[in-house]
Amino acid sequence: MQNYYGVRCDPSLPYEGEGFTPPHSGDAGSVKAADQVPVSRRTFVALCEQLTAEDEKEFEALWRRLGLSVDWSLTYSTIGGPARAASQRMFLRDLTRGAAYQAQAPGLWDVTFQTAVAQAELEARDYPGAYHEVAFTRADGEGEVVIETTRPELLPACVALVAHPDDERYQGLFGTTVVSPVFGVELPVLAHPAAEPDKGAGIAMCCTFGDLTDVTWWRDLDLPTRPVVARDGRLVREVPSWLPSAGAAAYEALAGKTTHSARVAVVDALRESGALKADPKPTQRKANFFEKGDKPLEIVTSRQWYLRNGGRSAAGFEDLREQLLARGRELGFHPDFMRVRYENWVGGLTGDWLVSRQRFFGVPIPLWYRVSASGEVSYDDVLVPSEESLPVDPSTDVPPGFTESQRGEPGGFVGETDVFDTWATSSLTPQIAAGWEHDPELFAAVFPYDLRPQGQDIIRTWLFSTVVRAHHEHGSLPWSDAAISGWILDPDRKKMSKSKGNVVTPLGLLEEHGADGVRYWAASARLGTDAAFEVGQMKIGRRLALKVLNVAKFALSMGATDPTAPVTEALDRAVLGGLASVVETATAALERYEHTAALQAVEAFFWTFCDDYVELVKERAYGAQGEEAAASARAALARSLDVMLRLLAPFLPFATEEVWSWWRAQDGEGSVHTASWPAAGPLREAAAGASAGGATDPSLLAVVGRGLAGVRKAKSEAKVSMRTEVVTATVAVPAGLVTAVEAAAADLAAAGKVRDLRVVAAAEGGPAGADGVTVTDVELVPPAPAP
RNA sequence: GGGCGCGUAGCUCAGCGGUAGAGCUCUCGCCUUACAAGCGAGCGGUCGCAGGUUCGAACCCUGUCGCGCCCA
Repeated sequence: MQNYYGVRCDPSLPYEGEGFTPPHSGDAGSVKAADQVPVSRRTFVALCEQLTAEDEKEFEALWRRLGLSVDWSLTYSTIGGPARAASQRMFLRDLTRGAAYQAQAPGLWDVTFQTAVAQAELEARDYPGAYHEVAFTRADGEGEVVIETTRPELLPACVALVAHPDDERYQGLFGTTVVSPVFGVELPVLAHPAAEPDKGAGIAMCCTFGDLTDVTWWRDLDLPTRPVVARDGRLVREVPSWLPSAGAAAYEALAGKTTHSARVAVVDALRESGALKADPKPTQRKANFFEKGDKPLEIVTSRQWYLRNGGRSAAGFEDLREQLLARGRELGFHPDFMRVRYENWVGGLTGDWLVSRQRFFGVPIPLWYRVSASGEVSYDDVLVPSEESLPVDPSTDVPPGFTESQRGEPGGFVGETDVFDTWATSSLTPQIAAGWEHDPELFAAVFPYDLRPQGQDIIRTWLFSTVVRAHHEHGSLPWSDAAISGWILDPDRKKMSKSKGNVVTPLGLLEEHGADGVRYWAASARLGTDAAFEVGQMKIGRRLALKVLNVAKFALSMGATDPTAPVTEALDRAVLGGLASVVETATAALERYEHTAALQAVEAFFWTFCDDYVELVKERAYGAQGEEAAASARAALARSLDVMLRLLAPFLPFATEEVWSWWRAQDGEGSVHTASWPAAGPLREAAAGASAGGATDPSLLAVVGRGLAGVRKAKSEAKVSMRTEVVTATVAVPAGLVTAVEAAAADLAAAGKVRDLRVVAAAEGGPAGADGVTVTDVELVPPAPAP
């Protein structure tokens, strides 16, 4: 919105009215914050919807161009009415079953975005800091205790010193108290196994709250809550009540300062008091960041809504973590090793899923709270809408039994102002798309689904949260299988990202290489592996598509149009037999979610078909060996083409459909994309040839192909044209194949332009080429004297 | 520090117990009436390294180095 329209949302502004025109429309580049026009929430939301509509059009055009198979009548947007209603309905059900609850608790907070953040959105990054050695004095006057901290500004929030229970250095201190420097607060020294003896001094100050370990200590050791960092990232302005008078005086210098400035002030005070035992030592520490944020997260206490996800045990949900782990084992991950990411994530959860966000745009949490007669908001007294009234916006809608005039009044109500985490709605993709609770027929037909395709980086978010929601509501998985893809890397194998500016947009690729070319490249990436963006692969794909068009044109020009006609010649049967194997290989590969292997098998066969088989039968198909032999070749060409088009259709949807339209569509076969997937059985029957006395060896095509290659090699080495005639040549083949090869000898002679072709059995133990085939005694017709 | 994945021809990758493969690149040829945006032929690898198991290891085991991702 900032960069497209040059606006930003300021919820405190009044609505501008209908006629508002944003300063930009389209790519405004990177608009600096100072140049962004602040607009009201209503206008901002309207602009969001406007841009979404435009983006949807672009996506649809792009996806159609890519040849994606989509039912465009079933699209939805996550901010649209049905999705909002589904999101709110599921939340209300979770509330009823106890899977949703609110709590006043310390949580991760982004001071820039002014919102709570969930565990799944964390990102650990290196952040420069410094160790400060700070001395606390023992309350019994027996000297001092030195700790190391990277966050001295939290000293006034310190509630205890903590060391490992087995740490010999501090055995005598456990149970005693110390006094904090500068602020003069008496604090207990306690033992907790999360303290790391080899980190710093081995004893740490526990503050409310510097990091997640502080939260653990605070909870486990039942420590008081003494927060000093406010939601805006500054130290609270009122002097904390727990500070003695001397400490209070010291705090006044910190009130309202940013954590950065407060740190400088505290360090100065420590130095002055002599409690700073050494100069700060610079270090790189790991700090938690919100994925989109650039300041480390603070931990503040606030009232938030949570969904149970197994991260925390609770009455009635004791086994939830184990149940969700079991769902992970039940789900078919492709590739299978991606399952461990799910297991690691679920096993490592340290809390429930925080779903409330303090943002101005999103699906509203559909609740109100009763206001007591004295004017206090009773957050425990929740007012819920009926499911029929959804979606609701509690900031403008009123709870059942109330009127708008009671909003904010004693004895009335207030609306919840928070919205849902986007994943709270995205986790309902299956339910929303299946018409959950408003299209029972559709829902029954498709839910649970077969497949969730998604990237590996959002297993912990999209995949996991979707499993959680389905588990609570339906007691099942939302889908039976998940296809997990890797990333697309830029040509230098770097992950593409907007900030690096190395993102390649698909439209240019489609224009340059065609949808079939781009899809061919994309199909070369196996599930779970990253794929470097490769123009070379796209060119090869485009070439393959072109070849499909050319060979089809050629086959059809020879009258190869009836795929059901009888195939009588051995070589023709062999090509069908080989194709039957390809159908089996490709089908099995696709069933294992190995689309790359399927494509590879079909592609390899297709090129052999073009370069060897078509060359071999060309002349016969024109009638050089009589009408019956020609008919067999034409039938085999037509049938092969018919099958190969179906096999290639998922990869090259446009070229295959084009060929199909020339020919099969006119037989009433509609689209290649609705044609049935080929089966190996009928092909094998045709290859066996019930009337011709037994099965045809499918290796015949490869063997004859080797013979042709031998002749070609002789010509290539003589550096003459492939049209050059050959006086004589001898092809030695495995003894068992002599009869079959003799039957195809006319084709081989024609393709190689060999006048006198001899087929012999390869000598036992003699020199054998590939497939046991050797071509010898190739005598070329002498080149004509130069004119 | 832990987990997962990957290291095979110049490049991109397949093969995962039985004589090293494909495509691209490169070299040398060929206007052959479907395709020169094509066709043919060829060069190219002690399968990261070191041990072990086995009649036999790119493939199994152990260790090690390097790269990537996830989690601390």
